[in-house]
Amino acid sequence: MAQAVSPNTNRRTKFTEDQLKILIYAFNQKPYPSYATKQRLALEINTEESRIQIWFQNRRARHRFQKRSEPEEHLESSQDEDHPEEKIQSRGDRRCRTSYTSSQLHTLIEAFMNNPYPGIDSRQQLAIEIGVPESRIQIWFQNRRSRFHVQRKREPDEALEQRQDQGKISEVRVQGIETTQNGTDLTSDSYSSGARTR
DNA sequence: CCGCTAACATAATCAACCG
DNA sequence: CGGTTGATTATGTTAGCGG
Repeated sequence: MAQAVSPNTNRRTKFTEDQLKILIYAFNQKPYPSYATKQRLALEINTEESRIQIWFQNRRARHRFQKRSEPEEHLESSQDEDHPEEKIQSRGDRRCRTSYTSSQLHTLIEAFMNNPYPGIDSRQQLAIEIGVPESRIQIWFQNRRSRFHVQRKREPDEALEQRQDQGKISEVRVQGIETTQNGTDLTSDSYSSGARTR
């Protein structure tokens, strides 16, 4: 467990003034940083790239909200195709797509069946186990959950069309939250026998 | 107690990889 | 090609911490 540079195991990250200064500066330059930029920032302020990504997401969200209150700067009519100097290289520059081996997928799927909402510690453990960054694990679970729900939604086709069904999203949400919070028990070890996926 | 905001959720969409 | 699926986004919610 050599957690060399990761002071935030559990606690919410607290950026220092200097870190915030750098982040805000970068945000003002480019609210949609490329992957390379995010990596560089992570290195520069000594934090993980995933924290950078979260920070930018939150910051953009807040800015959007503010804009509704102050819509005085609109320049949407011009479709900026190519900037002469700014060079928005962020387009298309994303993290390389991770490809999982079948054994890695097997482990992930098994963990998913045990608990589709693993907490930070479970994800980190999983990350070490299969040798993949924790942030990729989180993305994998997000995608998996989302697509699983979509499938269940598209299923009801044999019931003809009985309109008037709606309103059961909160159910899922609540369950998810709870499991995330307290589901630290069964995930820690899990039984490795019996669960024969296929 | 409250406001701010990191962390995390889903859904939609982009895009890489592969049969 | 088109389907599968990893990466990114907008948007909304929950929880921790400082005032």
